[in-house]
Amino acid sequence: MSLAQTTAAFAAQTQMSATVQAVVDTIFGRIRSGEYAVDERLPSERTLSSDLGVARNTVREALEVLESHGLIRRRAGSGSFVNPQTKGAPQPSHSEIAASSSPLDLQVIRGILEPDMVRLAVVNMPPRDIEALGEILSQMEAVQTDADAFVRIEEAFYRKIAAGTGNPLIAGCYDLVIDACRQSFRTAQLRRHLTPARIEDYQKRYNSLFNAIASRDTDAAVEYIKLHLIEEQRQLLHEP
Amino acid sequence: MSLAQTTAAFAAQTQMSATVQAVVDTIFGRIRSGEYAVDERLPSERTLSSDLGVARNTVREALEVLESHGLIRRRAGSGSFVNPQTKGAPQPSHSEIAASSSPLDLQVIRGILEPDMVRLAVVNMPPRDIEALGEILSQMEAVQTDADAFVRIEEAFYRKIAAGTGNPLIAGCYDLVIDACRQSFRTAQLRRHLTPARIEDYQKRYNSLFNAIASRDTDAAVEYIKLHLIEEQRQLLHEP
DNA sequence: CGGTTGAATTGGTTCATACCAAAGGAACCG
DNA sequence: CGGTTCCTTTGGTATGAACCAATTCAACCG
Repeated sequence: MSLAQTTAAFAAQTQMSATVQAVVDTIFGRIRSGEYAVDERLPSERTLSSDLGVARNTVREALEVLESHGLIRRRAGSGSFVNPQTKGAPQPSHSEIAASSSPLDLQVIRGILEPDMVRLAVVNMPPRDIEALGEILSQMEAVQTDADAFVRIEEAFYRKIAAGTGNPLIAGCYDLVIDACRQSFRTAQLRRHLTPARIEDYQKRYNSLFNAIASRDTDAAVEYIKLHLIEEQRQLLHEP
Repeated sequence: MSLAQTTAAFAAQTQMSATVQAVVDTIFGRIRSGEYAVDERLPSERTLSSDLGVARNTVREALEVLESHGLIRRRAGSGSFVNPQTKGAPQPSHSEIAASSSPLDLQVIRGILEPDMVRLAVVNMPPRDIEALGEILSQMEAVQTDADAFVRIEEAFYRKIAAGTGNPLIAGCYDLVIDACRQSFRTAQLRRHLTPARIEDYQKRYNSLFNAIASRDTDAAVEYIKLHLIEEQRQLLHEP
């Protein structure tokens, strides 16, 4: 097919099959280059399908991506049209934000939020919540090989800490981060490298973090979370 | 098919075809009722397809919805599994978060986000966006008495900086902060005290901040935003 | 008993087709 | 000229089939 020569135009932060990605890139490139001008009707799905040599289903998947990003609008019976570039983002949804974030973006915001988040949690977390956090930690330490289970419990662990700050805004921001984490392709890859040894490593670190929180040792807790972040960044850089 | 009797179980926030919605509701109901227990493998897509009397593609669409909402996880070659229910609020909306945040919460998260946000914006903001930011500043400086207009433009100013980081997650988090800011009663009160003199004060500070950003002076920009934050906190404490 | 192999199962992707409903336009009629 | 009708085009939905890749697990072999 004639999709190969497209310059990677539309970053695919979400997992997307190569074929669909290629179609998205092709059409996005034609919009960007002005081949399809603003408010112009682009070729029908059936035409694109035969022109690009892919099935109409595939074309539709690509158009759905472009529509969800606000680049085109579609009207049954009429056609698909190029949208004028919107200036201000009209409140993108959680999943849209998460989908358009790179693993680096993720590490950056985590580096900003997590240290202060932990600091506030140490000070503000009620004893009952610390108990609950310990419960979660126990569940996490019971995991030995099941990477999926570990990641799920890890998520609950972080969420509990975020809630422990007592600041709904921080918890809300961190929800966004967790969503992005879940959708990150690269992060999914990292999970593949969650060997039992690595899981044990994580467990030790989270255990230290929990003990620091439980004993209200702010500085230690912040240090542990910073160390953990640095370690994760190292993995992100040094592994496949 | 046996999909009719499902009680509207799963709110369909996005547009979704009736058939897919019915399958989603059915499976969601079975999870909720415990028919599919936590961590249990639910029937294969092909089995569900024939049991529910719909095509496998349709089942897959439904499963994608459930997966995107975090209710199930899927692994190729293994199967689809029910996720443990996350206890906390099921993704509170922006406005809910904003409504339950105190002015102190607001200042805290701003203190965490804004310095690093400015730092990243100084480094990453493209010249074109800096130009646009200058345009916004000009509009802001044209205001003399209209407090409402000033606050609106101020919001655009911050939003532009957040976008300038190039990090959608930061921009997304900051959207949350701005929403909370808008709804904050106390902040609204403060606006009443936005006298012309005070507006001029703000304009000077934002002008300094902009110049620091435009000349790529990271340290100065961060200092200005910190000063600004401290000043706002002072007002919050010392005024009615 | 431990490791390997290979078939069967499962989700992931693409394709071809059919039919529906909305929109548009041309032909027609008043 | 205005409206109606009817056919065509377009996106929207659903189906069934085929193949791929990851996973599982039982049978097998050393």
